Amino acid sequence: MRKGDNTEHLILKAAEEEFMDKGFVLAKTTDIARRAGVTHAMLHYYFRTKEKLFEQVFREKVTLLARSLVPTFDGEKPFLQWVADFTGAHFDFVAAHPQLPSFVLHEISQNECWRNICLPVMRDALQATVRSVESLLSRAVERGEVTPVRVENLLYSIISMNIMTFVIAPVMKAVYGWTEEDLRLFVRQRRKENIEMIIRRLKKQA
Amino acid sequence: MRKGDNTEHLILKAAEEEFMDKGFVLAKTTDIARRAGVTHAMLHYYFRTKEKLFEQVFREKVTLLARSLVPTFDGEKPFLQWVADFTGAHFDFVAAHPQLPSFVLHEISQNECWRNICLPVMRDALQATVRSVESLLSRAVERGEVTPVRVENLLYSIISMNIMTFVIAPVMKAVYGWTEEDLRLFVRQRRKENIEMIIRRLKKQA
DNA sequence: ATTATCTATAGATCTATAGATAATGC
DNA sequence: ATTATCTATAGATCTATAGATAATGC
Repeated sequence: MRKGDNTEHLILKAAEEEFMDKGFVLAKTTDIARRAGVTHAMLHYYFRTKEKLFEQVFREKVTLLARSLVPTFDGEKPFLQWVADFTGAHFDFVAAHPQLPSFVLHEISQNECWRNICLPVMRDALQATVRSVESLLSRAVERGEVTPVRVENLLYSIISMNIMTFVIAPVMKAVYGWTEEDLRLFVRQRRKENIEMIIRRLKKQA
Repeated sequence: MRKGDNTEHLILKAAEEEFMDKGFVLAKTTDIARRAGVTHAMLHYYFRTKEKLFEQVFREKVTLLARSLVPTFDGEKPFLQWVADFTGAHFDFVAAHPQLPSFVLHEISQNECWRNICLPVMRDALQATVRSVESLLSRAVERGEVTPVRVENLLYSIISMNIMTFVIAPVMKAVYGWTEEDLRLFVRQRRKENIEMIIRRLKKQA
């Protein structure tokens, strides 16, 4: 038969969907096999256990999430402009992966094993980000461009408001019976508002 | 025997702990019975099914969460002062129930039945809040005390930052190996910062 | 007669594997 | 000889209930 590579890949993709949809506990290996269009035994042939299959998917998702915290630096913008761009870029990332943060946060809260996989990756990403933003920020403060603030606090605020937008959005959609268009409008509005909040936090006041 | 009322109450309290700890899916009726110190059959005698038992706990939690969104009005403060107090009060509520928002948000994301229980309650609370804050806000805008902003956006920002503080906190604790004291410091700092962010969003700028 | 409790177990659901079979590459 | 696949089923785990028994109130 020798269609091996293909089957393995099909299972992995199906697992990704199933795990993201339902989380580890509610996801069923039988359903993953069904989604992949292969027999259930194949899943265990290639990945041995549900846990090992999940781990592979989970590591990939954690890496993706961690990377989104690390900013890119292109040229020399004014600090306020850079923060606005970073906040917007992070927002767009979460918009493209709206389930990702809740998925990772929920799995690490329920299972020590997944926590141990996730935390070191997150720590490295966070530390790198804190360090690089810190130097930008302190120079901007020295130049008198912005008001002093702890880097960590600035980052938490950005991340919190962006992530929560996509936790709240489906709730609002259901509560008010929004259409997809209403939802898009809400998201666009929140993007602007989140950036506005961050900029106002940094601007010097009278 | 006739210790009836007591047993029922013991089961309910044990269920509350178990469900809050593990969520509906991972919670086991056998473990709830164990926690309550009664035989497993008792649980089904009093509540019939795991779902019905959960529903009772869940309704209570949803009501609690919904109430926290509705502000109280004491006397006539300046609007900025009122917003700062409301944000602080909401923060303190979430601090006293740190698992509550994630618990409710997660359950409604996984089960339509729980969603249908939760959403109407949330809608009523939210609508009442939006209406009452709206009138305060518009008057403050007219008096020139604050910059214009959509009430909904203001509320989402407050709720988002407060809730996320207690989602992020345990992650930070694990990532950096914080002590309980470190954690308390972080929480205190975030409380101040969240209020600061909201106030700066509202203050007029040069 | 009703309410509360216990023991034992049925029934459902999932994960995982054993064992047979077919295809492939050397 | 090895790799990939299938069918069938063992084994574990949980929810739920049947059926017996004991206590209580009228």
